[in-house]
Amino acid sequence: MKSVTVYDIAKEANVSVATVSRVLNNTAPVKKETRERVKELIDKYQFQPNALARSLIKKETGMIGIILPDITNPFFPEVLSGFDQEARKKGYTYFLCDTVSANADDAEQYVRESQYLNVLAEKQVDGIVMLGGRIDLAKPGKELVEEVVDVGKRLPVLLINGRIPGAGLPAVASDERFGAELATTHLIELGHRKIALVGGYRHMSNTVQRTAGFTKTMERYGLEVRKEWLLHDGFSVDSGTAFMDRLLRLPDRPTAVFCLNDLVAIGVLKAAVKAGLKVPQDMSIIGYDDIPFASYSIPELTTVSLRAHDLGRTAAEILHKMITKSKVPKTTLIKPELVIRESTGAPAPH
Amino acid sequence: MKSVTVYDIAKEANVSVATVSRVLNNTAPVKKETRERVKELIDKYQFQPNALARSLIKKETGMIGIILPDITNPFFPEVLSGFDQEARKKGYTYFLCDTVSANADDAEQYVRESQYLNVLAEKQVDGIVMLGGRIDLAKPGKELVEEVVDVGKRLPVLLINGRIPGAGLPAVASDERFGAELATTHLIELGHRKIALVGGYRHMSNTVQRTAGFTKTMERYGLEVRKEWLLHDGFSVDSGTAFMDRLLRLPDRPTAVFCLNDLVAIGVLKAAVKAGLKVPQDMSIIGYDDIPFASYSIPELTTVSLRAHDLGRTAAEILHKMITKSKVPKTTLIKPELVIRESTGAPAPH
DNA sequence: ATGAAAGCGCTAACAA
DNA sequence: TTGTTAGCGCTTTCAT
Repeated sequence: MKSVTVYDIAKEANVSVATVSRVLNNTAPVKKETRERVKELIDKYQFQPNALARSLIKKETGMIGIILPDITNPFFPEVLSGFDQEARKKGYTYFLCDTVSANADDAEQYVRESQYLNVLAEKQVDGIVMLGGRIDLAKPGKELVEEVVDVGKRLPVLLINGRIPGAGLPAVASDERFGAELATTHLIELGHRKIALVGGYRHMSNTVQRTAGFTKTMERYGLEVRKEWLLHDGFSVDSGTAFMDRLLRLPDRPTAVFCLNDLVAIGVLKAAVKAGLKVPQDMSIIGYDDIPFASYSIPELTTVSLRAHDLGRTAAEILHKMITKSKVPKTTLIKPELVIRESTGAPAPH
Repeated sequence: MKSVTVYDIAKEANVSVATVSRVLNNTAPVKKETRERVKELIDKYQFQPNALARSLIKKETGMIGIILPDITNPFFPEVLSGFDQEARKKGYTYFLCDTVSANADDAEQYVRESQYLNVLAEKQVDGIVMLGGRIDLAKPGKELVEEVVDVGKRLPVLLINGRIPGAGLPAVASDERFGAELATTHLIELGHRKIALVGGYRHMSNTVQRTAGFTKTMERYGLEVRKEWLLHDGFSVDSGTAFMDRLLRLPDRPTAVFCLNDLVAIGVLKAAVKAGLKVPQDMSIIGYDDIPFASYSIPELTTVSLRAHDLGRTAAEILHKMITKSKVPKTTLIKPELVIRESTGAPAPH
């Protein structure tokens, strides 16, 4: 079934396509009478202008691409909801580009990112926001960087919580060191002296930054950062239980553990409970991210909120400015917040 | 900065645009030598063909729209990941259209759905899949139905877990009654006789179907369905704790509660623990959906898996068939599965 | 206030 | 094997 076009409307209304276009876009005065005639036809045929044709000439599509690693990781929907809220308000529609790979193969993930970067450019999106993946790397490879920089030259590209060394790409980022300081200070002020840090990946910049914030704070208070209490390479629940099991087997245990994300904290919590420990009486646990589940667990998780929603919302705001060629700050920092719930408390006196 | 077009490539390669198009799409034989010359230029300029122009003439965009209520509800990312996997394999990119409204206003949500339906049609998506929202209604209003039916006439529209009465729109759906039977039977076989059903909304078809499955099973076993143990109107964690608080105040308490989704089950669990009950010894709790959190809680939640990932994957498969004009079944039913974990057990003998 | 006509960047007959 | 040309459906000068 053929779809109706401006020509069909124009012909039946005895006007030119230009006029139809004018009433469609309110782009020039049209005689009231003619306008109504045209509007009636539009209604009658449920005419929907072809956005492709329009975009082809106007050089703007109202489409955005958002590239992220894995929508089933509860952190991302939170960011997305903020992004959605603002983007919708500005009239954008967006492609969700999930780069997760079945076998958790990083290389494959980067390939996906590259593919999406291309597809999005071909589809003529007005802008792209990236989060996770290669931009989380502490030191990304040469080609990975170059690709993004190249795309960034052709259209607005904004980074959330990541960076591409050398490229002048604008970014919205969480103040990672500050967040880690928040968590560490909280534990210390509660009276903890023996604090473990678990989770994250050493090749990821968030991990190195949070670890730095932790270490710095410990040192500031003259506390020792013990090698055997520093367990990296894992962001999942399972890795969390594994970390805790390791910690539990140690002759000298920490009294508190700072987990580099909430998923790990959940795993740590599960392992602690299974081992018969009471949280927070026997062991304090603090997470990072403040995913929704953090407030669902028993006990509810104390954590550091990344303010994911704000991150997303801000990103949409800034990307819009980039698209409309307004000036934007190189980096917009979002301050994390400490969210004290039930999983942290004073250490048991002994 | 002007982008390069087929003309630029053609001119510099001393060929016609047709030839460039041919090497781009492998749509006709091109002399090896010419092909390479063209390819080199494409590479040199990092030429990316304009998908808008291509789609305008080919009448296919490789774009799909997916309309859903709220990406922060953990059920949807799960569906989406399955959908993504299959859609990507087939070469589609998709718009994520979240219709959540800040103030949880249903009417506003339906307005959003309508807007997206229009926008997607204008953007010439190859197909649309809807889940949640109006299609979850037990009896949706006339205009809500009509709109979808109209769009369905113009392009492929597929429903996940919902229906539009009267419209012959294909659907992929979970067998809700079966799922409820699964849960109820599990509880009964464990020895429970006094079972509560909480959660859901009476105006939603999933709720009426699950409730029907529950009631039918209870009757089959000659068990009584008590009015005061039937608590509806809520799908959130908070509503779950409220439901449980109500139940706990009753002189005659149930020994098990069947929650119409996992979020409610989490709330119920929290309230039970807070009240000093041991789960499952003092109270069995079973959820519905099997969101990731279900296996994170302590104790881990027994639940009914909707097989969200499969739902999404199947939807993408079927939508693709619709787009390519293959025959598709009117309704594809996905059988839920019982997932036994730790929150259900035999009732305490008294 | 309105119309004619020239594209936007690409594909696909149709010729050669 | 390659080129010419006519659109796809719309917006937008430039006339009138």
